[in-house]
Order: sequence, then structure tokens, then C-alpha cells
Amino acid sequence: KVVKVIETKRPPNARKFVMPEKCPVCGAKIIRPEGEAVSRCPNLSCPAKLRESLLHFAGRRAMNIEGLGVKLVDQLLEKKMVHDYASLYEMKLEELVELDRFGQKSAENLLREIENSKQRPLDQQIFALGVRYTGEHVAAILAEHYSNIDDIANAKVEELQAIPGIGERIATSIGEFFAVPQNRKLVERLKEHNLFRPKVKKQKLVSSTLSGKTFVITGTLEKFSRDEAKEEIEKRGGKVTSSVSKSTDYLVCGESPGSKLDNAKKFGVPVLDETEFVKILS
DNA sequence: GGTAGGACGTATATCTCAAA
DNA sequence: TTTGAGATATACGTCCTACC
Repeated sequence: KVVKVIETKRPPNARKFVMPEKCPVCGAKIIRPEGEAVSRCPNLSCPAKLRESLLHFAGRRAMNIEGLGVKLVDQLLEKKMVHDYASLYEMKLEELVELDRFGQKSAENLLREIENSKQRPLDQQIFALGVRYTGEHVAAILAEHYSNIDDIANAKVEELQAIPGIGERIATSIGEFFAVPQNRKLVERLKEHNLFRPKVKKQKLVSSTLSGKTFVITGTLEKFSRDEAKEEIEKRGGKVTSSVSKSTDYLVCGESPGSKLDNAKKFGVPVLDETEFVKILS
């Protein structure tokens, strides 16, 4: 995962800034790769990149290490306690309790979360690596197609490109990532910490009642988190996407829905409240 | 109890991919 | 080549938890 240094287009609520010629963190000259909308720091060892990549790695949708947020990552980097993903798995309790606003309980909780993160499924671990253009969706495709990380690392660009859902840009990006020796070494070290274990076959479908149906979820559900609702739909053969379109079959609507509800009305998509959603599941 | 920090959810812009 | 669907990236607000 790289740090965005310059954006050509920014959201209206984004703060204005002067376009730097050099990375404000490491001083490397900023480049804009051909065909890219953003310019990036080219320095592989850029501290800003390391910080952002650690935050991405620990993020909920990646390794989901609860408690490892911005301030803690900053402290760990400042005290040189981590220098890559693998070093997170080498931290000791006695080091952690020395950190600001960190007591015995916080340290124990963090170490437990780090240990638990080793159980994340292969697709989340692939996503956590932060390969450009490899988000959750692409990571899931890769985990489905290959059962272990070595096969992905050794796959040729043409081979990757032949997988439905993966185009030239993504395939090239994956190829470039694994062509860097440091990245290969990092994956090996993570494997030494019991990460990237071969994919366990997904839980069998409990039924196919929602087969072929596409769902979008909005608002907060009482009985399910987003992920739990998604899992329940997928276990029944359905699919969950992130935005409402004409091809959406149902919008599951919880408390405080967002603009997806407006879109659903616009496209005439049936809206299910939580009770109706539970009925459909059962 | 106040405060700091992280989780969680939404909104929106931008991007990729595939089909027409 | 264009277009639509869906994925990704990012910012922001609210709420919860743990430290001090």
C-alpha cells in the first residue's frame, strides 16, 4: 500500500495542500507512473509508506488487529519496535507496557489480537499485504483460484490475467509486487509466523435459497454486523455488493440508512427491513 | 470522570473490468 | 470506444473502551 502524495482530483471536503516536488517524509523525488491519476513516492523504504502499510495490514478488513491504530503504530515506529509486518509478530509484553497510555491489560489485549490474526482466512491475508489494485474482492478471487500464497507469488502475469475479474493492470501489479525480493522475503517471514496457511474450504452452503440474488446492505442492523449479514447471505448462495444498481435484487435496510436507500427507491429495488431479512434467511 | 484513541458506518470520487 | 456495474480509497462523525 503506497502513500498518496498528490491527487489530481480530490473530494470537495478534502483539505487543500500545495503539490510537493519531493516526498515530505523521506525527501525522494515524487513521480507519477504512466496512466496513474496520482503521484507517489517511489522510495521502497519510505517511512510514510511503512506507516500506512502497517495501518492497512492491521485494519479490520485485513488482519483485523484490534487496538493497533494510528497512534500506536506511530509509537511503535518511533521506538523502532516494528519495521515491517512480520516484526508485529515478534513484539514482547514487557516492551509494550513501556508505551504511552499502555498498561498491562492493553498490552495483553494487543498480543492476543496479534496472535488471533494468524487465523484470518487466506483472502484477508492476501488483502493485508497491500498489493496495489488488490483489494478485498481481488484478494478473494486469488484465494479462490489458488490455495496458497506461493502459487500466487510464482504465477506469471499472463496466467493471472486469464482469471476472470483480473485484468492487465491488476495482474501486472501483482507480478511487480512479487518480483521485489524484499516482498518475497517478507512473505517467507510471515509464513514462519504461521501466516498464509493453505486456504480452508469455505463453509458449505446451508441452502441455495438466495442463489443468484444480489444484496446491498445499508444502515445498522440490530441482530447482525455487516459481516455477519454478508456471511448469512453468502451461505445461502447470494451475493453482497457495495452499491445499489438496477441489477440489485434487495436492499437490506437497518437503522439510519444512507443514500443507498434513495438509490434503491430510484431503481425500484425492493427494500427489506431487518425482520423481513431474517424471514428471507429462514 | 475526563480524555485519547480505535472501531464502525456513511458518503463520495475515482478506478477497473466486461459487455455492448 | 463507450458505458454501466461494482470495487477501492479516503474523509468524517459518532460511539465505545481503556488509561490516567
